[in-house]
Amino acid sequence: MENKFIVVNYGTQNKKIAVHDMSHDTLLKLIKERFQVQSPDIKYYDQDVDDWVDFDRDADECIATLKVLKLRVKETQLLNEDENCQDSDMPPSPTQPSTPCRPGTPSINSRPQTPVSRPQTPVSRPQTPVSRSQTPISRPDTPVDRPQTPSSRAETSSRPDTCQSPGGGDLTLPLLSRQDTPSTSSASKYSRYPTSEMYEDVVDGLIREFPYLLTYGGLPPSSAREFWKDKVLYKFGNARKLLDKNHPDVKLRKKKVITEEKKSEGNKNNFTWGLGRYLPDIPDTEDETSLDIHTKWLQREYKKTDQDLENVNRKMDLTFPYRRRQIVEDKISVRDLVELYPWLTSRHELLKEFQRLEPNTDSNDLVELLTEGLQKYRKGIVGIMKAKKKPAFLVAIDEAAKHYRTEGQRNYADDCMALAAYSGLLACIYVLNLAYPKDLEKSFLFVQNILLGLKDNEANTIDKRIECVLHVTCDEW
DNA sequence: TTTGAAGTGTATACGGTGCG
DNA sequence: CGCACCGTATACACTTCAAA
Repeated sequence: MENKFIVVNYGTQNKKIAVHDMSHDTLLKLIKERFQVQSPDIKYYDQDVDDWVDFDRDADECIATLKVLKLRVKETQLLNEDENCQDSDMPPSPTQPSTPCRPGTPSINSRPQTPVSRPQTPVSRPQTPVSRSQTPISRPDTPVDRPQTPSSRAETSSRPDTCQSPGGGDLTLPLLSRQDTPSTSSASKYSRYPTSEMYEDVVDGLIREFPYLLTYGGLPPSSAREFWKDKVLYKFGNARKLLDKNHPDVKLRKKKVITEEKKSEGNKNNFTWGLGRYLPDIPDTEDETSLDIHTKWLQREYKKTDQDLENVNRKMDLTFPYRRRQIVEDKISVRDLVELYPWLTSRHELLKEFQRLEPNTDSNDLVELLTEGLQKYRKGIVGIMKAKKKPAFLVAIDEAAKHYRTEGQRNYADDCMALAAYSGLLACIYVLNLAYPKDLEKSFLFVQNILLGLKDNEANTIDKRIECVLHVTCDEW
């Protein structure tokens, strides 16, 4: 049989002992005999946590494969008589230096082992995620076997009766107690909404400080980490709910209570395509008569050779809310609309009208938005297209481009044509409230979301994979 | 073979609430 | 008061499958 060794530190003595069986019971017996200790407090060195961990039967799994095991032995008869939570080896929590067992704080070991009155819910939701406590988080290579939380406690008796530190105290989350909430000191380096990695970071810190957490409940270390991560998550969630409920970050994420009144308001001000003034109110200063006068004036002015553009803009502004009602609510035809407002046949005025819609973008200049978007993504898009079989229209464009003498000419011509045509087309769509053609819907959504940055309230978003590929290709070219 | 819709799974948020 | 749970919602990634 293969020889194994234990290296035992007891007071000033250090002994290396050969053993055949690396199990808790055997080693405990051996130590009691060799060192004449009645009630030894034994810790073993766990390389996973880089610290000393209490040596009990649960450690068998961790030490089974070791060839050399380091042990530290102390005579601690007094510890067992003392019901103090403080482990002699554990540094006191900074937030509860002298009262580790706060009377008002529930401890897991004080919870009843009988099922709570809440009925056992069978989790019948078809698609919604299952409760965390019932479904292990499936991380790769880390099979999780959590201890049963209260709702499922009735189903199992495997959970230990106590949640005690080796000294017999309660396990709470010492670093995150009320006096030290996420919004205050020790956790303040984390925002109110830590990422998964940050929660793991917190758990790692807790385990470093209190290694016994890793062996809690007889769980394998990876599961214990998941268990405590859950606890930290609860802690942060409850802290947000109780202490930070008035913080802007927390308020922002509050669930919106949609009343019937708000619903009807929402319908009234339909905020599609990210256009702030999709359906603005008609100003009090205007009525049907005045609007009619403005419209007639605009029609006359359009026919003149010497046009008063400043007043054209002013009157187009004034008639804008009325025009939007005609487009959105009265469903006026494009032909009738253009007859009423002939200025909308001008590309320049279409772009002006787009500005009146107040898009929720950095700039309200459609050409500028398109230019910036194309400059940013052109190389990536062209790169992707080159890798595929070229469609007929691209072949035609390539043929046309051969007539330009220099690269600069070609680029300039491409830009001018594309920008002029495309910005006009887009302005038409938004101004006339047209739906994207079904066949080109995804392409238009791409332009809307990626190139223009025009974010809808609706869920018309672009697949993240496309954005990812685009960023990667842009970086490559 | 490509594309897009629909379905599925995971993670994490919130509000409400029971319990000690 | 704080922990922990349930029910629900949302976002996102991934898979499956039918149609083009």
